[in-house]
Amino acid sequence: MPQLNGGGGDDLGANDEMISFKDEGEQEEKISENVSAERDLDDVKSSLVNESENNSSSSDSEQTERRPQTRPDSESYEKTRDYFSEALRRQQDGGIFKSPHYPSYPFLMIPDLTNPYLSNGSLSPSARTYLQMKWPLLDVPGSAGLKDSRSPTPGHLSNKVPVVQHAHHVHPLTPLITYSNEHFSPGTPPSHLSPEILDPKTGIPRTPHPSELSPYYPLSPGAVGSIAHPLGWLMPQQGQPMYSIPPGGFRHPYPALAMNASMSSLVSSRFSPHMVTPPPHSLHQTGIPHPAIVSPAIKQEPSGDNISPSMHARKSPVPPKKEEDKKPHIKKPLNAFMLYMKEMRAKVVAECTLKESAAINQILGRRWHSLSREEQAKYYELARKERQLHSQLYPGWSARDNYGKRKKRKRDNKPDSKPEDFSIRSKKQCVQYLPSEKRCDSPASSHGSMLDSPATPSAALASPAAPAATHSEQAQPLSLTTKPEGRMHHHFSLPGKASGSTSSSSSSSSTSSSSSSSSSQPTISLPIGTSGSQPTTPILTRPIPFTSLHPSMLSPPSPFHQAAFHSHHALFQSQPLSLVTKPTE
DNA sequence: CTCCCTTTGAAGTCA
DNA sequence: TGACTTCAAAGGGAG
Repeated sequence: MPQLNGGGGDDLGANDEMISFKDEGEQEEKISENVSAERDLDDVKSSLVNESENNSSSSDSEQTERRPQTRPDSESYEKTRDYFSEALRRQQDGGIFKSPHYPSYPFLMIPDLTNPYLSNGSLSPSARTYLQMKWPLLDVPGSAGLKDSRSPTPGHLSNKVPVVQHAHHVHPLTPLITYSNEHFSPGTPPSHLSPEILDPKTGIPRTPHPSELSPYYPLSPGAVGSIAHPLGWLMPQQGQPMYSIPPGGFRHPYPALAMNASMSSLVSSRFSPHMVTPPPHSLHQTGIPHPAIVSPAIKQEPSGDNISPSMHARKSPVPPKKEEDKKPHIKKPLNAFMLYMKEMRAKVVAECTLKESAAINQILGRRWHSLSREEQAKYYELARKERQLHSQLYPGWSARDNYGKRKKRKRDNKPDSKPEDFSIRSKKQCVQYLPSEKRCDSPASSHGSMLDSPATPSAALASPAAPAATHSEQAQPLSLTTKPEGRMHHHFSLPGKASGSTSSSSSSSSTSSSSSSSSSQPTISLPIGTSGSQPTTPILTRPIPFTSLHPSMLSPPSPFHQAAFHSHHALFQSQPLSLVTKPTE
């Protein structure tokens, strides 16, 4: 994260955080009800977080690095597997691993061991498992622990275990917390790994360049010879388990976050994630589909024939004619926000009774904006690396490839759209899951993008304060808009690279009555969402039980973010807020 | 069962 | 080049 201008350019902090909130009144009251109830929990969270943070800070990178490079053989694998299985069992039994309402850290996020990009990877909440782990416990060979009892012979992955080894030892947030070039710097190669990796195909030694690789794709296909699937670190090495893991089993939704950084960084540094051009068919040399690869069949038949031929020689040949149809679906790499969502969703969900993703996402969106630049930068960096790795894994892949894969999504109700358009779809209009006063998307949202989302993060972050665009953004009062029709996302949301012209125009028209009152208020460094000014004619066709929301949900997670907030306190100040209603069209 | 909703960001398309 | 569209995750809600 060279771009992170450490400390500098604080003025670029998320200005959207500087929302002048007004008493929410009723909702506030209701929320308060939960406050007391969760206060204790917060304390616990706090302590836990602190502890975890300490652990992560002190032991994450170092400890993991110091960790003996056990090279599990079949035997050790079995042992470790059992060990981990036991851990899992306990967790499932609600034993020591029973996680609190609030998944404090450290916890092992093992929602889905399957490919993060696997469409079927999504699990029902019940299936998602967040293991709260003790560090010692974490020190288990990854694949082993992840393996299901039904897992094929250990020997199969014996040589791959190392890859997975530390994958999940790390603090889930470690990646984000400790994410830095350090991890990727071509430092001391793993003792068990030669600095050079022999290309399985050519046998030519290659010098790894970890710095380029994303933790999410720690393993290089080229290294597959000894390593395995990039996700091997977190998922069963055998293709079978990978897709046949029962919903309740170990599955990893998002390796990167769950297994995280330290691990990812660890892996990348240890395994020299040197990337090689993946096979044309998008399968790793191991035959295991990359996480980003989703076979259409997978969705329906998770355990089926997705398995690579190499893994299952007996696998029945796919009819050539179907080749086209069965073309694996390579998912897009997750962007920074998606990564953030992946990680924080569980927390948000844990903090409230809300289950609707739409509502959760709104909260997450707010929190995203509340993140400090550095924090966001971490995610941007992660996303960047992932994209990089993704591109390396799938050189020929294009986002366009996925176009049309899904059902045609609803079209935004553009201002100019004909009235009929609305009726065409029974889509709910102007749905606001959060009180509109809590909505502050747009311009503000763009701010975050400015951080690093740009292809050249370094540029954006290197001189955060410098960019004219940034300044304009900063100048941009936070606009709180109502959602007159459909999605306004594209209307106001500035792409990361946006020049800000759009926002400027819209912001200039900040005229809503409520906005005036809000804007007039002195800037309050208040966590977003803790309260809000009443917006103009909030449209809430599908109200969310806000009573279930805890203030902390809308504000940066206190424990976790506290540190960040503390250090970046300055970031959250001085941005005048003005509420802007979207001009009627 | 399928799509919608919601969020941000990246990347694609189109004018 | 800018504006717009699509998709990525997620899961409850709705048809």
